[in-house]
Amino acid sequence: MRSMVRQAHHKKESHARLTGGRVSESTVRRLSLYYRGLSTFEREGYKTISSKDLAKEGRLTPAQVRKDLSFFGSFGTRGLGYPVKELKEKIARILGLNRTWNVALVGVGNVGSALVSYKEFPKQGFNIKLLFDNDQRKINKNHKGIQVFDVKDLASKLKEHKIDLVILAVPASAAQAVTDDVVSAGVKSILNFAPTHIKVPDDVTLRSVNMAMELEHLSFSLVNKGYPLKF
Amino acid sequence: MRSMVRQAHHKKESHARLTGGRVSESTVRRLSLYYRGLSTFEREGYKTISSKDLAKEGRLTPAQVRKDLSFFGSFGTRGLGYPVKELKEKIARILGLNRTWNVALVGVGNVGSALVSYKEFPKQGFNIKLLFDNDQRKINKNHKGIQVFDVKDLASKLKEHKIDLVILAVPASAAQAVTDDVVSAGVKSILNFAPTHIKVPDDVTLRSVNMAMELEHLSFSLVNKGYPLKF
DNA sequence: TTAATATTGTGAAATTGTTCACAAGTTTGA
DNA sequence: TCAAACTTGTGAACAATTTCACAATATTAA
Ligand SMILES: NC(=O)c1ccc[n+]([C@@H]2O[C@H](COP(=O)([O-])OP(=O)(O)OC[C@H]3O[C@@H](n4cnc5c(N)ncnc54)[C@H](O)[C@@H]3O)[C@@H](O)[C@H]2O)c1
Ligand SMILES: NC(=O)c1ccc[n+]([C@@H]2O[C@H](COP(=O)([O-])OP(=O)(O)OC[C@H]3O[C@@H](n4cnc5c(N)ncnc54)[C@H](O)[C@@H]3O)[C@@H](O)[C@H]2O)c1
Repeated sequence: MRSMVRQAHHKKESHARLTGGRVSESTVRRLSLYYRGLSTFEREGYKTISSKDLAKEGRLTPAQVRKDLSFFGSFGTRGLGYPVKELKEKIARILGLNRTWNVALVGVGNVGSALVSYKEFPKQGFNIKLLFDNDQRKINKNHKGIQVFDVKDLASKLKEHKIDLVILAVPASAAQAVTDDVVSAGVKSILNFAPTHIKVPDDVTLRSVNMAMELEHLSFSLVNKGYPLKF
Repeated sequence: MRSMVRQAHHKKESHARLTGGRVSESTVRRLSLYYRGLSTFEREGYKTISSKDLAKEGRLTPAQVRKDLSFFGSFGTRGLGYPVKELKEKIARILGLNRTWNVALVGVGNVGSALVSYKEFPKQGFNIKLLFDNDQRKINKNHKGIQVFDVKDLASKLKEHKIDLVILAVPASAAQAVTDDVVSAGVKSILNFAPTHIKVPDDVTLRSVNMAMELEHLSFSLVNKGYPLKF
C-alpha cells in the first residue's frame, strides 16, 4: 500500500501577497465600513455574520464583501458566515487599528481645535501628542492640555517624539511649505485639510479632506437633477 | 451654380446628454480640481491652457482631462488649448457655482462652529443662512451673527427659507433622525460629518466627510508599507 | 442518513473607467 | 503659401473593478 500524498497544509497566505495583487483604494475604504459594521453587530450580540448582512451596511453587494475580504485571507465558514469578533480583529490588524499611533497637528485654528477636542480619535488609537502653530499668541500656551510648539521646530520635534502621522490644518498658502518640513522629518503619512494640491514623494501617503469639493459635488447634483447620472 | 449645402450649425449638445451618458463620480471630483487649477491660471494671467498643463495640477493625464471635458461639450480649440476664463465659467455652470445656495447647518458644536466661521464657503456661493441645535443653552442665541433655532422647528424653517442644502454636524447617534426630518422638508442635498451610515431616498444626494476613515486609510498604508499596493 | 438550505471563495463574464493613437483643425515662422 | 509644431476630440484598445454563477462545504431538520 503506498502512503497517501500529504496535503500541503501550511497556513494559507493571503491572496494579496500571493498574487502580488493590488488592493484598491476602494477596497480599503470599504474595509473601514466593514469594521464599523462589525462593531455594531458585535455590540448587538451577533456571533457570526453573512456577507449579505455585512453588505447592507453601505449598499454593497455580498459578492463585493467576499471579494474584498478574500484579498487578505479566508476568514469565513461556508454555510455559516464570518465570525464577528474574529473578523473585526483581523480587519483591525489589516487597517493598523490594533495599536496606537503618534499624531502631530499643525495649525491650531478652527479646524485644528475641533480635531484636538475630538474624543473618538484616541479611542481608535490616534493620539495627538504635539501641536504646532506660527502664531506667537498660541505658541507655548497649553491647548486643551497639549503644549503648542513653534512650527520652526517642527522637523526636530517630529523626530524626537517619533511621530507617525501629521494632520495639516493650516491655510492653503502654508500647506506645501509645512508639508516639505514634515516630509524632511521622515513622516510617511499626512492628512491634509487645506483645499489645495500638495506634492509629496512617492513613499509618503497623503490623504486630503476637501469640504469645498464635497459641496461642489452636492451643488453639481442639484444642478443636474433629472439627468441620468451615475450616482 | 447650385447652392451650397448648409452646414447644420445648431449648438452642439453635450456628449453627456446626447448619449444619455453617465458622468462618473470621479469625473465630478476632477471637475472641481480643474476649476481650482483654472482659477490659479487665470490669476497668473494665462489666456489659454492646454490639457497637458491642466493635467499637471493633480497628477492626471492630458487624455483624462480632455475626456472629462468632452462629456459636457467641446470647449477647446485645436492647436491652442482651452480659453481659461471661458472654461472656468463653463465648469462653474456645470458644478452649479455660478449662483448662490441657501445652506442650513445642524449641530453647532466643534465642527459646526468651524464651518460657520469659514470665510471661503460664502465666496463659493454657499451661504449658511440657518443654524439648528437641540441644546437649550445654544438655542435662540446668536452664533457669529446667525440665530440658532431649535431643531424641533427644522422641517418648517427649512421650507420657509427655501434651503437647498443641509450640513449635518451632529453626533452619529442623532444623524439618521435629523436626516429624516431634513428629507421630509424636501431638501435634496446633505453633507454629513457624522461617522455613520445614513439612509436617504434615491433622489437625495448624500455626501459624507469621514475623517476617521481617512485616518484608517493612512494607518493602513503605514502598516502595509513595502507591499505592492495600488496607491 | 439524507435532503433541504445556507453561505463562502473564486474563476469568468460583464461593466466601468482610463489611456492610446490619430484625424482634424490651428498657429507660427520661413 | 507652405511646412512644422501644437493641441483638441474621440473611437478603440486596454485596464481595473464589480458582479455573476457555481462548486465546495456547513448546518439543520426529519
Ligand atoms: N474652518 C473650516 O470650516 C474649514 C472648512 C474647509 C476647509 N478648511 C481649511 O482648513 C484649514 C484650516 O482652516 P481653519 O478654519 O482652521 O483656519 P484658521 O485660520 O482658523 O487656522 C489656521 C491656523 O494655522 C496657523 N498657521 C498659519 N500659518 C501657519 C504655518 N506656516 N505654520 C503653522 N501654523 C500656521 C494659524 O496661526 C492658525 O492658528 C485651511 O486650509 C482651510 O482652508 C477649513
Ligand atoms: N470634532 C471633530 O474633530 C470631529 C472629527 C470627526 C468627526 N466628527 C463628527 O462630527 C460630528 C460633530 O462633532 P463635534 O465635535 O462638532 O460634536 P459636538 O458635540 O461638539 O457638537 C455636536 C452638536 O450637535 C448638537 N446636537 C446633538 N444632538 C442634536 C440633535 N438631535 N439635533 C440638533 N443638534 C444636536 C449638540 O448640542 C452639539 O452642539 C459628530 O458626528 C462627530 O463624530 C467630529
